[in-house]
Amino acid sequence: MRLSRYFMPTLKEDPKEAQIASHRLMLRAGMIQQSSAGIYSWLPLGNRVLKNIERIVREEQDRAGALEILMPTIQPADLWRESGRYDDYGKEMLRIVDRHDRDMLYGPTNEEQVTDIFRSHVNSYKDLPLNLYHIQWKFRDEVRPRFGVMRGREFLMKDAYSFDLDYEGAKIAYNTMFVAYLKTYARLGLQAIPLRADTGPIGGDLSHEFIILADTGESEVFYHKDILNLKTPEGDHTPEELQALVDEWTSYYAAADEMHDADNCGVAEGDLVARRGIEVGHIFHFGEKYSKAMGATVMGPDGKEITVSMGSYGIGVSRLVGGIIEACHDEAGIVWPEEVAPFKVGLINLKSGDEACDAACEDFYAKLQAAGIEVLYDDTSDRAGGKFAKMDLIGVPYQVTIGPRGLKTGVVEFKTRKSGEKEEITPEAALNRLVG
RNA sequence: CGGGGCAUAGCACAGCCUGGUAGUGCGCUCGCUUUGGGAGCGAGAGGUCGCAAGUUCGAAUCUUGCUGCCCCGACCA
Repeated sequence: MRLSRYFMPTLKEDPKEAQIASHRLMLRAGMIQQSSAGIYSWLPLGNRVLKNIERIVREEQDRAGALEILMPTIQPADLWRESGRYDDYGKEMLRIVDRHDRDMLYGPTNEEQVTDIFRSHVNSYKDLPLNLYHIQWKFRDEVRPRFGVMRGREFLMKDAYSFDLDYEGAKIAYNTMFVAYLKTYARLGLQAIPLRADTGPIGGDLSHEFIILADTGESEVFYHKDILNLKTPEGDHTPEELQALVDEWTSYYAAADEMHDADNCGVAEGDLVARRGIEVGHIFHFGEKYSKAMGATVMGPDGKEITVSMGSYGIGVSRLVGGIIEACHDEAGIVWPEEVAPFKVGLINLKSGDEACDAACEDFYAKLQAAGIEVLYDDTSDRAGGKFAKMDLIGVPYQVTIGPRGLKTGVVEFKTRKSGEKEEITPEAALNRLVG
């Protein structure tokens, strides 16, 4: 992409409404534009990151055997009356009346909708287990939206729903998602920690929050330091292996402040770490809560009706954009993990209009494109300083700078954003690093 | 939902107290000079001062009401 043809309205100064780093940087990098409190438009740069995260989440869900569907944003109130949540949910639910005076709502989540799909089409134990997911916009009318996309009212979320014959089956579904989440966050370049979560009035022992560490996180977390040394699982797993993995990851103490019991946590003082975290996922086994209320049953092998056992598994996709920035930024701007970066390479032409510079940049640009590398080529006539600052701000992992001075000796500058390391190497060497 | 704050050019702000024809910096356009880490000089464009009433000869400025946004807390993917 040529910057001269791109739409990336960056700001040199901080907008005053943005207080925390991710919000400030997203606005400055021209990733988003606020529409109203907690509601944002995604501009090209932000949209690319959002799609990258979405893609990784999707791939890991698919690999875990979940099936992608797409449910509507607007749901009929009647479904929610069946589960009893229409009255329970309160003002966070955005309620809408259509022209025929029917009560509708903008979905804050989709348990009722997916249970309705299930009961309409699944009738036999032979069709289980089943896990359906979608990646769709949700709306929760937060009293006080804040922190940019991290606590918006409209947000993009992956939510999966599992259906099983019994608790044992549901536990396998739960463990499958647990492990898939570990893999997903690792691919996003994040160190995620599963916390035992409060299951609330539903009870049960199967609920975990996944948090990422960031100094600006909204809640305090306490964990055994060794949990950060655990290796992310790879490949496929039998149910027994899944259980062993979950047991291993949950054997270390990890809890949010409201669940933390300083006196009885059983962790030596020197091993206990207290930091702040951002919740980026939540998995939940809730059994028959919705299936019972809404009549989601299948016929068992013995001819008796079985009420299915369910769980739900969420990942805040749009929240992750902000969350990743909170975890990955410095004074100069964003430092994207490579997998989610909007572009892998920023190519800087230090002197647009100079014949040799233009030719060298065009050649380099064409070769990167031919190799399928996503590159943002700053071909504008801006000054050098501005170009460097902009690339630092938007956080592309690698910068290649081509200018008259280097060309005389046949070198370009290769900068790694994360370390800040700069090297003078030949264009061929730079190309090999990026393509290899 | 309790408490607090803000609203003036695309962005950040001054002007308001003490009413009298709208300012600064950045950004944008044009010219010249510059050119290796957000340049300099010059010339421009751009604003019904959030909205509505009121006071006044006259309101960005004073009064009242409304709306929007932000922050702290309670609450949450």
